[in-house]
Amino acid sequence: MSVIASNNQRMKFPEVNAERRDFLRKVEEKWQRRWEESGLFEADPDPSRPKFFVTFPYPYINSFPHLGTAYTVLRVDILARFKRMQGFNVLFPQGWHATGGPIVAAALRVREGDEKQIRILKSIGIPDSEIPKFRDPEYWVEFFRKGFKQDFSRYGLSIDWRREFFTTYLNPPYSKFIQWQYTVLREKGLITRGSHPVVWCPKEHKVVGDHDRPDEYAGIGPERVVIIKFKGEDGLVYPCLTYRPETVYGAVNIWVNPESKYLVAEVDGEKWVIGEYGARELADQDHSVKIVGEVKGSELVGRFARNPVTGWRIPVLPAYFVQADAGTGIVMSVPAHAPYDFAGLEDLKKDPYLLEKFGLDPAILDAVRPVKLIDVEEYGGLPAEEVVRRLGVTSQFDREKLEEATKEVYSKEFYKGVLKPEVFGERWGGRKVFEVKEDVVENLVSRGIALRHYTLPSPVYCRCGARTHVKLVKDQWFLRYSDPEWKRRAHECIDRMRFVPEEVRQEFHRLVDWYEDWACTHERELGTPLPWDERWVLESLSDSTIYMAYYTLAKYLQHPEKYGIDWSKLNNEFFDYVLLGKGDPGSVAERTGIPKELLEEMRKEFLYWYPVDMRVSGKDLIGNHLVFFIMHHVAIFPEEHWPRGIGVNGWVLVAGKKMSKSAGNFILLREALEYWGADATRFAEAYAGNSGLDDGNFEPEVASKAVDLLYEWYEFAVNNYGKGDENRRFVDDWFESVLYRTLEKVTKEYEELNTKNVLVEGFFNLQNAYRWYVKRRGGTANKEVLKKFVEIQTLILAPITPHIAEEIWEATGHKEFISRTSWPAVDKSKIKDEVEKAESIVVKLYEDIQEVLKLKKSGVERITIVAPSKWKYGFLEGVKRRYSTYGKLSQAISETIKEVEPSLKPAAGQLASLIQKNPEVLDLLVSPEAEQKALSDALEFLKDSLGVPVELVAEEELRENPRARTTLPGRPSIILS
RNA sequence: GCGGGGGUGCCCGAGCCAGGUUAAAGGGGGCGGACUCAAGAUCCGCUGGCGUUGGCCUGCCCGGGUUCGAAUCCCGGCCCCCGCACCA
Repeated sequence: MSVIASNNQRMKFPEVNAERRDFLRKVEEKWQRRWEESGLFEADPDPSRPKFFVTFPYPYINSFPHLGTAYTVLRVDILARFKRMQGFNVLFPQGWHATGGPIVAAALRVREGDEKQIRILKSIGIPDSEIPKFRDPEYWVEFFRKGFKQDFSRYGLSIDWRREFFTTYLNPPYSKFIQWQYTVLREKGLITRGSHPVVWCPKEHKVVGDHDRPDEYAGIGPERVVIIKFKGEDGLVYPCLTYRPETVYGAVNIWVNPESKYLVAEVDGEKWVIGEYGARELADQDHSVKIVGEVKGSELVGRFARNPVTGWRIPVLPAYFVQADAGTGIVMSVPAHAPYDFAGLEDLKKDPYLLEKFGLDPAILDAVRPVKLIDVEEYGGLPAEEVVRRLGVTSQFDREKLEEATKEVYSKEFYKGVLKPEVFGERWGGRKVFEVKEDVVENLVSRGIALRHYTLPSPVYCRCGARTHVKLVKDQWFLRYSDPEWKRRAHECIDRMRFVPEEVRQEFHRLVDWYEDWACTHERELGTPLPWDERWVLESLSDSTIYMAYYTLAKYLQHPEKYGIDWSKLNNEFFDYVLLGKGDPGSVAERTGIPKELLEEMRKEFLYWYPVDMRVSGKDLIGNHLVFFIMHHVAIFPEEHWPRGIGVNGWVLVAGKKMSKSAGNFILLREALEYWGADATRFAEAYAGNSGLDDGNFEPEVASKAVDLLYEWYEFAVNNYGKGDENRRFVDDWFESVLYRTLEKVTKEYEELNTKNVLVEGFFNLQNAYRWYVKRRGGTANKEVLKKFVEIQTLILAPITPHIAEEIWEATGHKEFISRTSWPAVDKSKIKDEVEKAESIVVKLYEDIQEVLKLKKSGVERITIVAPSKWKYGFLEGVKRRYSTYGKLSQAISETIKEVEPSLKPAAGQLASLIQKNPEVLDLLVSPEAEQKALSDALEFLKDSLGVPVELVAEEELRENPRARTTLPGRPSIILS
């Protein structure tokens, strides 16, 4: 069992044969060492060979890789190994991603002694004594970088480690590369500035990222809302904050919290009543706010204001669910559609004292009646009322249920709700909420009734203790993804690329269209500073776009000890030259101190490897990283360097469920490697699924089983290679045909990265075919055929289970690494349709005899198989030919009968009805010689396996037997006696 | 709601685009047998129902349709998963 301790109960792995597993692991270590020693996967430019450049998106290194990471990266490795065997010069590099907030946030939590964070670290096997080191973000990067590399190596990935690197300023040459990229983008006018909402700490005057706040506030960000201004009869503006501005048409009162304090403030020249929080937030979102006084909520109750769109005179009423310190502190009441509002009104109706205590006459409610604005099929009456009653909401204080109710009504109405024409008129009536919402807002804003605003959906506190709010920062940098010309080039690139599976191509087109400008910088996260404005750091997705180009240079840049490159001298001219071919290498050499020859070598290296041939990724990156990958390539590089292919796969489920710690099926790669070893884990991962958006399924049973399967294959291969006899029989042709046909199929499946199909066709089915072959041959095999089988089977397995394949290859006397051995060519001359068909006649015959014998039960002494007369083959041939042209079987038969010589007509009539009863014989039709050969070759086998003597007799010799006359090509009669 | 992917036998899963060779590959699990002192491993068989000559019936989410023929094509419906953004 795993030595890794876990607080969560992990599933028990199915039992594995430890002896065999240990053998496999020893083999794995041996070959990993040899690969490394020989530099097998270190790929350098070689103009004499075609290149193939594959990449796996660098993982974020805040933990160890798990089976999900392992699933996708294995597909990259399988492709790399397959292509390598096909004769390509394959480059498979790997880097690590450290840019962004989570590592910084996690390190801070460790520093604060956050128990949850520490538990996470312990659960992945970090000893207590090591925990303090994780207070430092840099240690995380270093630690998990090593962990990833170790796991990937032990997994047997064929990576060129000389090109390894990690991101952020911690790696200066990479940082320079990123800065070069952004300089180029800026020069091309693809970077712009604008305002952008952020979570802001008013005390420390800084942006509050996830790492600046206690864990419970993580992930909460600014949300778009609208403030609608209701003019009070007291001359004040009542700013109602809402997520659903369209419902202002049904606002029948205003809510304030009578127990809270409000401010009177001059906002953009108008006098507003507003909560203190709202005033602060407004001031930070481009509004002038001057506080001029204070007012108690209770004083506001009973006043009147005008609904700005309907003109209704509506009262200000007390509600306790309103929070003065959130939003503006004032909300409009739409009791037909908002459960809180409905519940608030109900409370007032039920208990007149709630109004009386503010000196109000409960009759004030008479005019406050819900107005229905939106139709949704599910709700016949008032949606808010129905949901409130169904969920059993008791009062406005029943928060939990009201939240649920609000969520339900909101989402149903937003997506399915249709605006009532009698309220919304021609412009919006009859249309769906989500379609017109923006237009409604636009309209309200342009009429000066409303303003756009950002706020937080719930309070967020900064680490320093201060309450945060949303501020609009003005100098945020954006990538201009909305640029039509940029999009056009991206579409062009997508049109030319290869996608596996093909379905995702359209998805990329759609995504490119949908993208708007992207805020590409953050403050105080790990990353690379913006070159022209260094207080900003490039955000994580934005710095991971064209780094595959960096792999071609990393060999030089990451190894100053070997090439003597001075990082501090790297500049934009350097990258301009090596990546874009701009400028003069001589002057670049002077400026950077890099010899001209070396610069030219680097330029050549880039030109040799680029573009990326295939980037394989999980489907989770389709909507973000992979789009960026395309966008930035088309922006920066000439067309010949645009990406050539993207392969996508689903998640991997473990034992049929999404991997999660609570489900107990969260498995780290290192745990799997320890328990099953690399090859068996790889086998099970490859068997988990094919290309496509469907999720794969890693079954632990398969991994355990794979240990046996691989071990047995090793034993078989080693013990049987070179064994066998010299006899050449019909079944030998058959098995050879199957062998090469399988190879042909498998080659196609590898091209499409359908790894599961590879194993089904290329391993399980082939193994079963071999079993049949041996059985058919009475327990023997032909020496040459057996040799070919061992070789091809091992070669087929090599990309998936390379270690054991190497071991077998060596043990069977091959000198070269199997990893470097040519993928076998399909010998088409060996693929014989007729032979395979003839053998399937035997298979079918065998099964049929068994079935008949089972039913017969009583003693059978002899089985006679009736070989059909020759003319029947000719007849079937005629029928088959005509059937394929006419498409009608009956017509094909009657036409054929006409041609039969008169003496055979009666027999032909009987034959015709047999064909109609058994049309499958048309597909099994082979020449009489082939069928004869197959059947006579099978006699011995039939006799042995059925335990009854079997003879093959020509139809002509059994004229008196009615059953003999019904014998058909492809379906010889069986006579039991 | 929009966009994408799905729903296949005890479980997983191929097939579907290009309809027939499909009672439906392959794997897992289960059951039985051989071997063994025994367990494991391995090998063989069974794993929808009925049937004493290779057959019949039922069957691929549900309901219709096209066709000589549908798991596959068309129409309608139900259900599940993923994405809908400032970020790994």
